[in-house]
Amino acid sequence: MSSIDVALICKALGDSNRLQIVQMLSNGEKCACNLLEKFEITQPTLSHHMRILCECGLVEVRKEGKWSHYSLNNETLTMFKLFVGSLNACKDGECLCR
Amino acid sequence: MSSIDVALICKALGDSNRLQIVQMLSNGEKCACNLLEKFEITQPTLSHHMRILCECGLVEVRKEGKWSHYSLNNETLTMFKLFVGSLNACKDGECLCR
DNA sequence: TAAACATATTGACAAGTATCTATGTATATA
DNA sequence: TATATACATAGATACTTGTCAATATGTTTA
Repeated sequence: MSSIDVALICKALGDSNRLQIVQMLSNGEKCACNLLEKFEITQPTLSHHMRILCECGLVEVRKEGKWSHYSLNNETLTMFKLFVGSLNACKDGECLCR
Repeated sequence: MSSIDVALICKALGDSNRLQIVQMLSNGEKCACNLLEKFEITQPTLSHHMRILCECGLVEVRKEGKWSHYSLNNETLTMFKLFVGSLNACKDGECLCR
């Protein structure tokens, strides 16, 4: 329903820590403390990265008590996949795709 | 053959000018002067953006006389699509994908 | 209620970036 | 050969960003 800003998503994925976070979330929901122990960054830095991932719509948070559980947003991810999938590198007359 | 740096590609696509350039190249090869007239940026700035797009492997250049013709690199784009396509937002037990 | 825990916010700072003007280089044309 | 054209490079600058230490907020537990 909400329109997505592809450049904002790409910018969010343009940091290698955030890209790794997204790959981890691709395997399922993770809580912040779980993510934190996988990276050599401080807790405020992780919080900063999670905010950027949430603000572009790619990640959503489920709060449960004092824990924050993060996961990928299916709708945003689907639209992002559609955008990337629509890009085409085939030159006229030499397309190998079909 | 060459391995790609997904974060570097995403960073390159994280600028809205460069994202638009890539969309234009998705419709086929364009020369720099052709691209330049579509944006409100100076020629050195365009040159800077094209360099970043080339350095991440997403764009390649074909020089012909005094013209530079830019196009998307099929191999890099294909690998990038595979990466993005492999991301999964489905939660355990509530996956709607299959 | 006090202490411990999980996470967010604030403020600072070094590093990176997008942009410009000025200039250089290479090619085509008069 | 001189001039015009297409693009790249260098240097400067304002802005953004990734990171941390310090602190705040909210929740659970003793």
